[in-house]
Amino acid sequence: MGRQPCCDKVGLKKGPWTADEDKKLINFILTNGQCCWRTVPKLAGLLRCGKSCRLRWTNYLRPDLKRGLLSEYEEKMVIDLHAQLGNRWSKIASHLPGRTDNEIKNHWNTHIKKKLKKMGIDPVTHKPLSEQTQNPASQINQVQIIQQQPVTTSLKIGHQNGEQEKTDTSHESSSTLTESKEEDKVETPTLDDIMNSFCTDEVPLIEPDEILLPSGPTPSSSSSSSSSSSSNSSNFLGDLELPEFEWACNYSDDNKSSSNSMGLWDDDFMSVWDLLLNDNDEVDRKIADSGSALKQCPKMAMDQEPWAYGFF
DNA sequence: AAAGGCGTCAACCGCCCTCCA
DNA sequence: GTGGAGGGCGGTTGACGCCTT
Repeated sequence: MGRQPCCDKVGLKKGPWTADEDKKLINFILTNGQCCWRTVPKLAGLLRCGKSCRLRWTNYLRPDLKRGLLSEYEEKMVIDLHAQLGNRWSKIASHLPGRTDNEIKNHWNTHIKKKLKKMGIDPVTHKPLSEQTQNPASQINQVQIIQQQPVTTSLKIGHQNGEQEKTDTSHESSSTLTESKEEDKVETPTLDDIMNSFCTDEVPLIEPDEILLPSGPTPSSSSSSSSSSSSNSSNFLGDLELPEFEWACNYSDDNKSSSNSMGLWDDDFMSVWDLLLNDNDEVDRKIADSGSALKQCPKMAMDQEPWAYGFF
């Protein structure tokens, strides 16, 4: 009541965003902050739906985004979180600072799914494929057993989730809702929980040399272009290459805190953004002069938003 | 070298929940 | 209390680039 519709979608532009549109959106949000997306396109001079602006900002323009391929460590976290949470990409993303749900979802569908299948693991249930094909009923029995027992670990919830997706694509079934409520009660896993749970109970068929270890170089080339090759599994933030940010949260923090505490608008960031808004050539020069961190960036991404890399 | 296939990912769609008038 | 808008979320699509034949 009393509110205007988000947009009438008449005469609105769709499709890929242009650099000019990006600039307008960034400029507007820098000036006005994030509020009332409905009014953003009008005030920013964009022929876009407010929703489209929000998506563009959250998935692409946000300064705290960490772009490039997921590191192996991040991948492992995604896999394990997916085992616990199912396709709740936003929740998964909340555990991976600088990553968006869309990015993780895409990465899951394009990379991780294949990897898991290749390893003989069902990406939905996180169970060995052979076990399921041989005795599909055992999966159901397992779920029933789990449902009868009090939930004590997040991993059990994950299995339950996986089964839910396998048997019922609707995420809004009653059991899912119940499970969703229970999930909130369950303590968020710590990093140790993740590390201890990954590739152990979940993937018994994996050969040791197939396990993606967080440390050391890996012969696998499937993620060779990953933005960061992990070198020390104990240094979680280091693996995530987030030296510029002071994360107030750690992995075990509540979901909500993941992206709220970063120093988004520090002086360096603002100066770079100012360059973006005022002088693209200057940005190009800065990139050319920048160190190795920028050189690691995928070319495509560099071409699209050079300022978004390295500086943030 | 060209054409078709495949992989990737940004963006859109539509549903749902929450909040507000 | 009710209805509608705002925003979040997951699924899907389509464009584009790379690879293979």
